[in-house]
Amino acid sequence: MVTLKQLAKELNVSISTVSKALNNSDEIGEETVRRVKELAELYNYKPNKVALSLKQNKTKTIGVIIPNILNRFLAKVLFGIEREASKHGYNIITCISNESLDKEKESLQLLANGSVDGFILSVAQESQVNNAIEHFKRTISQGLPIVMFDRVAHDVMCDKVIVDDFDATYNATKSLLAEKRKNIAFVSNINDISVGKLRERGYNKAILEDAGQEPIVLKIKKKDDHQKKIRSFLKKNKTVDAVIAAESSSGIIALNMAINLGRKVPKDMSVIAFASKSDSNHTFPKLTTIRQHAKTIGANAAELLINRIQSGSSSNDDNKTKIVKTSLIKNKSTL
Amino acid sequence: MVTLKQLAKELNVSISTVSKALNNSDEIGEETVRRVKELAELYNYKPNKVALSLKQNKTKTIGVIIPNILNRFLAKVLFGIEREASKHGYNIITCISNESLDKEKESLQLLANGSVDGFILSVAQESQVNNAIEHFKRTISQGLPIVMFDRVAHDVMCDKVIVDDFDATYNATKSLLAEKRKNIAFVSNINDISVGKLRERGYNKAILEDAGQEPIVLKIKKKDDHQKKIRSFLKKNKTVDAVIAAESSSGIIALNMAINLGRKVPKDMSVIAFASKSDSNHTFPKLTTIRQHAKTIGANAAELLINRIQSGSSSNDDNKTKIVKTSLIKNKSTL
DNA sequence: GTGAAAGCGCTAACAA
DNA sequence: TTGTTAGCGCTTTCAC
Repeated sequence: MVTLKQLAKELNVSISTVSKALNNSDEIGEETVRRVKELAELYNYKPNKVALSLKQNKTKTIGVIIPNILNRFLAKVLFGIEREASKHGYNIITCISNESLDKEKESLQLLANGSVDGFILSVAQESQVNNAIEHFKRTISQGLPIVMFDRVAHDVMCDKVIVDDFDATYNATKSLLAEKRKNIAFVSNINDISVGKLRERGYNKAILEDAGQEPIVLKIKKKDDHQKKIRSFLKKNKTVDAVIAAESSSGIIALNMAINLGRKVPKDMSVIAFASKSDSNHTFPKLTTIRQHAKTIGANAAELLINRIQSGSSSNDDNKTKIVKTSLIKNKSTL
Repeated sequence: MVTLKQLAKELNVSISTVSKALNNSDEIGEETVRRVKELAELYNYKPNKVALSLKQNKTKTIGVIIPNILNRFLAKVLFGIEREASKHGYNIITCISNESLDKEKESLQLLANGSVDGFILSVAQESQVNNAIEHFKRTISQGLPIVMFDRVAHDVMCDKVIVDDFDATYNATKSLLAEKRKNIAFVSNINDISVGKLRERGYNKAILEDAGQEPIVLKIKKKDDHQKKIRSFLKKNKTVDAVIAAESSSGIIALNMAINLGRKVPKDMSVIAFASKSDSNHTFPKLTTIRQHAKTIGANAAELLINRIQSGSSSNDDNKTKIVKTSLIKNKSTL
């Protein structure tokens, strides 16, 4: 890489002259500016990012810590973050916590040494289960702002971007009730994380309070055989005429399994799931989905963080929580 | 963030003493080392990464440029890269080219200013279509090593990690021929990228040369309605008794659509697709898949790059190409 | 055993 | 208009 020093030497001027010329300072004579720029162009000079970061004490880099890159929703949020960040001239360093508290802590520690200007993260499952929040607080008190999305730690004071999980399942359930469904089941693979709980509560409210029915809930554990669990559930509960799934897998499997068991979708049974557009294109009939607008969530998180970085306050009293509303997209798996 | 300077001041010693003490230099007295370490611990001192990078002229950071984070295969490779990199103390900066040549160029340019020590990338579709490789060559000649995976540019001299695409479809087709399938179709959504072409050739070889049959090929374009295309294809070609899909979407849709059209899978029709484990769990019957071992690909790419970074040669004559063999995982969508 | 000084590449206040 | 200097945080050589 060419440096200012080399350019200066070749041009027989001082380093600062070169620097100023390249930064269009009006201190420098027109002719000099031209000569400098020409040579810089020729050598494809690019200011060294590391030196700039050191000098200016900011890196224009965001640390992103996500629990699982194979989760489509999280991958999509990452996409949204990357796009928004890159629009503002920020790079992102991605760490994957793998739902582990230790890895989350470690990533936070490792990047809180001047590598990044702030963090965007979704809390790892293990951290949520253990209610571990000290590492977040420590990072913030070190002067590095955090923006949390989706799975957030409520007791940490920072900006947040969340989804209206409760309302989403509440409304979806209401919509199934309006179809005259009598036995609406709730199926979930994410019982122990915050959003999973909220989704169940939304369903419960509609079923218990609004319809006065008994909830029918199937909770699947990570180690269970997903297909078998749902198959036996559907076989046992023959009267179930609608399924709301807390994540895409449960919804897709429920739909396909119902068809395999000879039920007609949506005639005999409706299915709604938190899922993406491509998921709904992968089933037949196309899955009715609750869309979370993952890219928007990512973009919002990036925007909040960049604002906070540029305002220079890693935390204060006016922490914003942005709610990105879900949309219920009716396809062919509901009436 | 605490700096050496602050520690030095507080301890009434010089900066270099503190530095040496923390780096366990045997120049420094035991007692001093103890005192220094204690205070560093207390203040949670971490050496500033940016200053280190500047000093040592290496960042311990890898630039990863992937065409599409929503592609499960690519996301999984990213996962593999991250894990391997982090094992070696490297961070990754992720850029998403979105299949665009310009974004790919830009990301390369933007990070080739000292931000990273090297690149891992999969070539964007647009770059492949236009056979654009100059930007890669320029980066390498700047001293930054590149490792390409999956979609590689053969004319660029660098390390590569690829899949045995040709053999994969060749073997899969042979396996279907062994099932006595008479009309095996090839369905693809990725005709214009290198791996898509290789996959078609493997199929063609088995069909034409080994079985002496006529290829039956359905090529789907990005703008097509995926479901409709496959539906009408299956309706028109009633004799098709097996499908090989070049990517997961086509396979999943073919399977579900066949069932919807009243065919039995695998009795009337077999389906094999390049897809992941979770994809095969989302269909019923479970999809027989060609697994690409994405995580291994990522880990290999990271390993190659880190080796090259540490050997200090951005390119030379002994460029390695590693082939990660696919596996044909037989599930319930084949006989 | 400890410290002073130089230097990584850059910017900016100040001097000329 | 141009150059000198200091300094961002760190390591390392060389003096003491």
